[in-house]
Amino acid sequence: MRNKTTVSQAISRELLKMIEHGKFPPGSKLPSEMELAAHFGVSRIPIREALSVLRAAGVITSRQGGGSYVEENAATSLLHHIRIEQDDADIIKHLFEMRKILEPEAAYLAALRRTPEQLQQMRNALKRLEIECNDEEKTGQKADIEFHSSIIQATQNPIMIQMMENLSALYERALKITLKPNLKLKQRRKAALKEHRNILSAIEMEEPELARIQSAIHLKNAEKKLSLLL
Amino acid sequence: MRNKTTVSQAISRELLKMIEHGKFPPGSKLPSEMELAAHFGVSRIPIREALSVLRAAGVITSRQGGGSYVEENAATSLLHHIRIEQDDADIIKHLFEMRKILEPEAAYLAALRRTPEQLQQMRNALKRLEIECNDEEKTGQKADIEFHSSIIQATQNPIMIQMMENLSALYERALKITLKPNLKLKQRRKAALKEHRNILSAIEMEEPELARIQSAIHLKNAEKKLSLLL
DNA sequence: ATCATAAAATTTGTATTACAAGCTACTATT
DNA sequence: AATAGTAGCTTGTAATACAAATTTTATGAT
Repeated sequence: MRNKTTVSQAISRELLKMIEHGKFPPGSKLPSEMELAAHFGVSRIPIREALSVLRAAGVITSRQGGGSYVEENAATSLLHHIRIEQDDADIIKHLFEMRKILEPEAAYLAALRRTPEQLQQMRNALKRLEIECNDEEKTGQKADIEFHSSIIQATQNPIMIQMMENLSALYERALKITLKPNLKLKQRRKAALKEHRNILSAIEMEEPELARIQSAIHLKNAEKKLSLLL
Repeated sequence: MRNKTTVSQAISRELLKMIEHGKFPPGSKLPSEMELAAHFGVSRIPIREALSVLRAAGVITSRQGGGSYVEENAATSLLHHIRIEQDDADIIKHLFEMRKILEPEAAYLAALRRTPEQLQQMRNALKRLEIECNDEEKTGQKADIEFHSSIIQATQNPIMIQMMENLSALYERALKITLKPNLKLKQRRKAALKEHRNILSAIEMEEPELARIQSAIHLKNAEKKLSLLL
């Protein structure tokens, strides 16, 4: 089932290694595609696909007719992204630590900047959360995600939005992997709901500091529950 | 000087947008390269280059003969599709806002967890910063980056490290694009150096709260300077 | 000799055709 | 009906060609 690595992928990694190793220092010009093709003993196609990856990652830039150049500050982020192997309980703690840092600040910003529409979105999500809370069948997880997501959106900061989106996705995936089919989350649901209401009302009242504190409290309690499950 | 976007880059963005929009839900199979080529009215080459970017970003996987499929967890790439267009001076403010949130917390964690080696790394970076500060030629930017980076490393949190790495890369690139060269950053260098020393000494003394405060002060002052340049 | 301009040579971007390697689905044989 | 085999897609790579943009060289004027 393993994905065999293709020539273009191998070349992409190889070129990146060369760049990181200083073989092509920042600002320098790469050999032409023809030269690279000759050097690796392949056609231009795998070379171009490898270069397009490095280009998308911000490692190089290319100008038609001009050649490809190594960026001054090569952000190699694309290639070594965080992968969650099997049950790594440590990673969950690290992910949660980032949530504890980011979410209270997001609540703070949301209290400052939320539009009426975004406020309504939070109210709707909370309402659904209340309904599902009483339903033994539903987990309410989706509404929960939506509530938190609407707060993030209200920060109006695209970087925050992007970071939290990725962080949440990683967190949920990590939880799903490590926590087997699960366990009653019910006993804390009522309490969590109240915490959510507190956050929302702080945002409604446009009280950023309070929103930050309420969010921090919520996360602190969630962490307690989490530590029991690990 | 403006980098004209190529067909393959446009298609890469377009496909990503379609995937994010749910046109191709997670787990689903993409049309074949021939079909995509016909749909976009281009040859296979730009299609393949676009797909290779999405593949490298972890958005899709491809098997020879089998086709390309949307990954289940398509959001694992941290921050990638944030494009810095030139007229976005706003993005710098958003990026800086995230720095103000993350860096003081990183300093806090670093004060708790730094190893002796990491402490030494910070001292070395600071020393180089002091030397370059007196040299009119050097900008000291590299040492500055190294100092901050070593603090991030000391948090021992891989998620934090990854996020800050991406954030810094974006920030530097954005600065370089919007702020044309030049501009003397010198007048604040002495003051900034002192702030750096304060952060380091708090981390040395293992006083997390103090480290957080010192980092926040440093960023607050840096923000003042930044707002003058925008 | 120097500088401006035009032509030539490179180099990236895309198209076309071709084929190998691997996967899918259908068919035929039992 | 189950299984093996085959035909047909689909991705991966090659080779060639040409357009578009850039860099280098050559040319010409002053």
